[in-house]
Amino acid sequence: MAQKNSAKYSEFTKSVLSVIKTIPQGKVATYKGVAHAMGKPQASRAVGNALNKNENLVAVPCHRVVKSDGTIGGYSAGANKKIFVLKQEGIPVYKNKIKILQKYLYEF
DNA sequence: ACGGTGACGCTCA
DNA sequence: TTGAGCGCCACCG
Repeated sequence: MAQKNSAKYSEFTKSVLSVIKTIPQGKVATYKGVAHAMGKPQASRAVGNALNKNENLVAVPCHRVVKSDGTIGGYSAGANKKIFVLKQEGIPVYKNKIKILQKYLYEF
């Protein structure tokens, strides 16, 4: 709740943002996947927390990160917006959910 | 330093 | 298959 002043992030947060910047367009990643890629497969919740206070909403394609079950999850600018962008990038979205296929899933 | 919160994940009913 | 519960980590005041 509430975030830090300015764009000052912790090492963990910066790592999360850094990893997400790697996700190419037209592909998606799961919170779990990101956490696992950082060596902290149990920190999936923390990953979401990091994205939540993310200010680089434009620089970081955080909209390409979804839940492990395919649910869209949340989005600082609005979940509906997130869905829209995903569709825009060629990701089939159905009722706030997407089909996580290997072709859409980005592997770190 | 502590407790509460949250863009999650997994298991059980 | 869907919903509820418990556990996980990191950040904020």
